[in-house]
Amino acid sequence: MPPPVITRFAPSPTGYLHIGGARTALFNWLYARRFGGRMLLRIEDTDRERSTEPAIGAILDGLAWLGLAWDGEVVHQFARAGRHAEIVDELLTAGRAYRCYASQQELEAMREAARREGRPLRYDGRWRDRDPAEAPEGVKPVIRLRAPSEGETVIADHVQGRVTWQNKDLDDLVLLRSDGTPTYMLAVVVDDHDMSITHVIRGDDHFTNAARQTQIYDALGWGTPQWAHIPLIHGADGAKLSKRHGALGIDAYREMGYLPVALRNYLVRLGWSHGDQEIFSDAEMVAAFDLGQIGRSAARFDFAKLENLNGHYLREADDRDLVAAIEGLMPTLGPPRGLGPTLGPDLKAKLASAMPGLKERAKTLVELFDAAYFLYAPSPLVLDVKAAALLDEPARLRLAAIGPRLAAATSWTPAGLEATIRAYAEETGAKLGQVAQPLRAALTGRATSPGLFDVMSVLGRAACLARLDEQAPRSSVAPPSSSAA
RNA sequence: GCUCCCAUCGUCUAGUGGCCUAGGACGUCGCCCUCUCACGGCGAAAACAGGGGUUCGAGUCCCCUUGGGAGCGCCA
Repeated sequence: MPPPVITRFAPSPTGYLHIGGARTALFNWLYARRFGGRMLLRIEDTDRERSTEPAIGAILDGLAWLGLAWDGEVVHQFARAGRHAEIVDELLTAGRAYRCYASQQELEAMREAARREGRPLRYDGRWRDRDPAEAPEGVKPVIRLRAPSEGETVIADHVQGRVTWQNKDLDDLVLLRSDGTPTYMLAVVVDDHDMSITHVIRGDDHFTNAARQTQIYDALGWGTPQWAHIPLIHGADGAKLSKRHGALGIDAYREMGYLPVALRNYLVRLGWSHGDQEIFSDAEMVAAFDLGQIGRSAARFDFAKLENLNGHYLREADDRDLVAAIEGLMPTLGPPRGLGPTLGPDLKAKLASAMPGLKERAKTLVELFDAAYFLYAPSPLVLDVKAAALLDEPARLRLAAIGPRLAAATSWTPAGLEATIRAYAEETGAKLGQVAQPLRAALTGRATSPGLFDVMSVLGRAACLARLDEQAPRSSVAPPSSSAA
């Protein structure tokens, strides 16, 4: 029986969780679940200079928000530095590693010369076979792997296939820095081994690393995990996603009003496919996911498609969950709209009852909340341009005529209101649209809104009559002789 | 520069030598539904980067060109 699948997501806490990292996490999560295994989380914080606590927090929060739960305790790589150094000692003793005293300046000069002469930029192995007695005074050495100089290193990758490197093209990488701390290259190998990782699924920017890491595995006499290097995600223009180019933290997607379920669905289809299927529930994803159907070319991030999917899941979502999601966004949503950082009980209730009509039309939670403007608009209601255009004099006169009918309406329900309005339209020979549009404008301040009768029902009689009153015919508030408005 | 990878509609992709006059989805455009906007329905435009092979037959296999990408740190 094969060992249980254990995957890992191993971000470095030098920034937020970006979209590519999120997809890598998703793939690891899916693969582990698909085969009844576990996904571990390891924070690769061996770069003491750049690793930060806030970044770790952002990554954990991002994963939690996305719904990608990891198994077991979070492993902090730097805490294992002792173990890493121990392994390097073994390697040193076995003659599979050596001390290198080359200075930074020497290394830089080496690269410069190579660049000038058009040779590959590699460490030339100058301390590889040199007598340690020649070591310069007072220089702390780094420990390098004594990599094989002949033959080849082959990696069998679930996505990239079988790829071969000539060992002469790979140099002796640093395992331990001069200050005694482990490098990433060493730490990953030791940790993946110690954590019994069976499948390493990561971005293909690590592809060459797989070859170099294989050399470390070989030196240690350990078997390698199985590899799957997934293509990177590019920006909409095809350029690499970077911090100054569209690489947003996952929290930004949350604030733009995307749902985790939509993001998961969008991300799973970026680079992976299952025939013609586009919509996947979590259960379907887990059941269908495998490494074999991951494509080999980079994908571009497309907001239009994400929005479409988000709209789909918005429509499908439970009303209460959506109200809760909006409530969670209020700290950023509220203040710019003249509201507080929370939803008051009254607005919350109105939002809940208007939600069926609202979620049908929105692509993001932000859009949804803006479309709900009529629920929280201050009085007097400000009309936008299109709404104002709808309210010409004939329209205002019509509204004035409808007012009393609404005041007297016996049934303040969508159906009852529709009957009342339709009756008015019929009696006056107007088309429903001629009545409904001005009404919508007066009630919502916009030319578009959820179904008018739902809007009226949620708003309530008093608010509707008040807003209608605000749009009373101009001729009745000002004498015809005065054209001032 | 060196090593490695990639290449089907604008975008995500199906396609594993004949089922392809290349399918789906998003987006775009048109029509229908309709109180607006969405949703939904119907329809349209839209791709095998180029050139050589192999084969009875190539989007699918091989080579070259072109174009993209990744890596080449005492970063991860």
